[in-house]
Amino acid sequence: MSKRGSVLELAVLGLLHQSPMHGYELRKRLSTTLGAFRAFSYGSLYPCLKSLVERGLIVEDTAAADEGTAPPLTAKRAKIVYRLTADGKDYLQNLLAEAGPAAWEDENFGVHFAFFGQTDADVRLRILEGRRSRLEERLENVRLSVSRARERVDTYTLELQQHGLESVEREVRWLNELIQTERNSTTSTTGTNRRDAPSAATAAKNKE
Amino acid sequence: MSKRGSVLELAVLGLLHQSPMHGYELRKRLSTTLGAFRAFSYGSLYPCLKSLVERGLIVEDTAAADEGTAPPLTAKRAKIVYRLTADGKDYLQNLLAEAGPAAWEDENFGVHFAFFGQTDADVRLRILEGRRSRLEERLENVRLSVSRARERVDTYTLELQQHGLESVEREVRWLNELIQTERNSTTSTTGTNRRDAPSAATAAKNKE
DNA sequence: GTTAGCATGTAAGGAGTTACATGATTTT
DNA sequence: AAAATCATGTAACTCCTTACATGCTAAC
Repeated sequence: MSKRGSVLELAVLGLLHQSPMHGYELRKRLSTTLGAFRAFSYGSLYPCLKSLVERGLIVEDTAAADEGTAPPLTAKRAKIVYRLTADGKDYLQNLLAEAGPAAWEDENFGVHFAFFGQTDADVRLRILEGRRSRLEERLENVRLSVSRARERVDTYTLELQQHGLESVEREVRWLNELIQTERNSTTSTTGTNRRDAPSAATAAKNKE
Repeated sequence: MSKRGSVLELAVLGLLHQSPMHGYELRKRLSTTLGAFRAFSYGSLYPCLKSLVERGLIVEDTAAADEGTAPPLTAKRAKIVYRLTADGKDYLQNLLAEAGPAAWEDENFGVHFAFFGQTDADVRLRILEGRRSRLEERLENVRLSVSRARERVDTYTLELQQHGLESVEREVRWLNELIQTERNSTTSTTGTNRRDAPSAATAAKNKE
């Protein structure tokens, strides 16, 4: 139950599900797949792998998928290739089924999105809608405070707020397109037992 | 020397320089000025204030700038209004003079930008250019890996990379405009003792 | 034969969050 | 007088980074 839902774990499990890999390559893939969104250092990656092994979610697999570049006669310390266990796959599915705030907050959304290919269609939709309503909420707050503070702030602060606002608006438009696409492609497939297109924007927690 | 350059400290000092304030309001201002870029909780704000007081950079100022809403007869525990000391102002100037990577990395750039009004013109320019070249570097990496990985990745990963790419491109355009504006407005004012317009874009590859 | 990149790790700690705890003031 | 919001704080914890330490392997 330990609720260890760090982003890194999801990212590692997600990548390993696509194909077994060793740590070094894992890290490169993380950088490119997540692009500008997140980056991780070895100092967090290796301890994470260690912990996943201890919990039986992945295993070290010294007999790699390497095509016989050089048969290991001397059994020299090979690269450690990690592979998901059955438990690991289950656990990954649990993480990917998370459709609440934890999946659409800034730090997590990108990673969850990156593995949408392995995520159920209805979960995908709920995450996209959740993120959108989160952003719209933020938009409203900023707009309010901008109009309230008009004239009182210097140019740079205003410029920053303006740029932030436009960035968020842009992401909302992006989400709209994605949601549209998702809706269109799920109408025919009855694979996932969906009833209707529910509120989805309901659970926006208000903290401010 | 202690290199305590947390973003929060800069933000607090910067806001307090604009006008004395108590913690609660400070936090609200942080949320609105920084908008979508950063948000801080009380759990980090109050310890930060405490530390700043201990280091003599700010002082508690119980006689607030409140217009006589109610003269404090009973000396009841008033809001604690914080104000910059002379040392604090010096320190802030030091932080604002930082024009290296620390000022243009993702987590810091927004905050530094927000206080550009209190920053020297040449430092502003160097930060803007530093950030731009940082982003262009990132752009190149992502473009490379995208073209290398073509066909091998699923739609969502690609979509994410694409969106990230466009976001960064957009910020670069924004920076270009800002840099242009800065250059135009600094040519006449001899206020800050500037020698020449130095390399600045050293590490940046210009394609346009 | 030495630099550069691949590969794996650990120890210390920085920066901030969550959850809790408390009380004052204003609004209803 | 209850509820909301203003206001201040602390302890425990999470997640990740930096800096270090080590060795192998490919290229020049």
